[in-house]
Amino acid sequence: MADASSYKDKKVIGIGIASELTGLSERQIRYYEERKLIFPDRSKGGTRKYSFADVERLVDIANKMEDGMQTFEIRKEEMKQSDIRSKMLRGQLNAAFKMRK
Amino acid sequence: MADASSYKDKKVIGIGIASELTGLSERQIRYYEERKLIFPDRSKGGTRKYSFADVERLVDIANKMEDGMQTFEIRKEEMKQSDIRSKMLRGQLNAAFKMRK
DNA sequence: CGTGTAAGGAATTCTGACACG
DNA sequence: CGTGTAAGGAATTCTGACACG
Repeated sequence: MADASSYKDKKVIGIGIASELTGLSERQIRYYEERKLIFPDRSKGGTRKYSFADVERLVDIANKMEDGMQTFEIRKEEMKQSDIRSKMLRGQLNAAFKMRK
Repeated sequence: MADASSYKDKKVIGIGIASELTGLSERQIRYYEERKLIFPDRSKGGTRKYSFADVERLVDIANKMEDGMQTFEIRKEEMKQSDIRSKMLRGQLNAAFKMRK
């Protein structure tokens, strides 16, 4: 029950297979990581490992890219609501702090 | 619904990860394949790919090996009932055929 | 029988860079 | 900005064999 290690979230897929499953090139997948859209694990040797959830996210990203969305916009949309809230709050605090200066 | 491509049966795991997940050495995993206990897919280049179902089967095999069972015995036990029946039937037919000779 | 290991090679993946746009 | 590609190297995996038992 409290075992979050479902098949879907286990990071066990290499980039080659991830590429096959998504239809994206390895170059694209690595680029989306660079743009903070996807976060694979790394083996000891440094090779990327993805979960099925990651693969689904990649497909989702691919669809948005096709719709002309930029990585910057996708990153915002992909963020959890909680993350957005905390970032907004932080932004407001920063703004308020600067005004006092 | 009729989509049998569940995460559990997708052959996407390399032998290195399979080894980590099962605690078995790569040597052991390859040997069990040689003994017809496990059937991974192969990439174009020839590297083995396992599914989560395969990983579970490997753990099951490992348990039976610990109990002193031999690969020969495990193979018989792992076979589907249908397979066993067809083999038994074939065996009987062969036996009957030989008797006629 | 089941498994470890060294051996040599092939397939896979990695990073940083240049290119185009 | 997003992606292709050639480059050189490192990590991963493969097979067949010898060893022990």
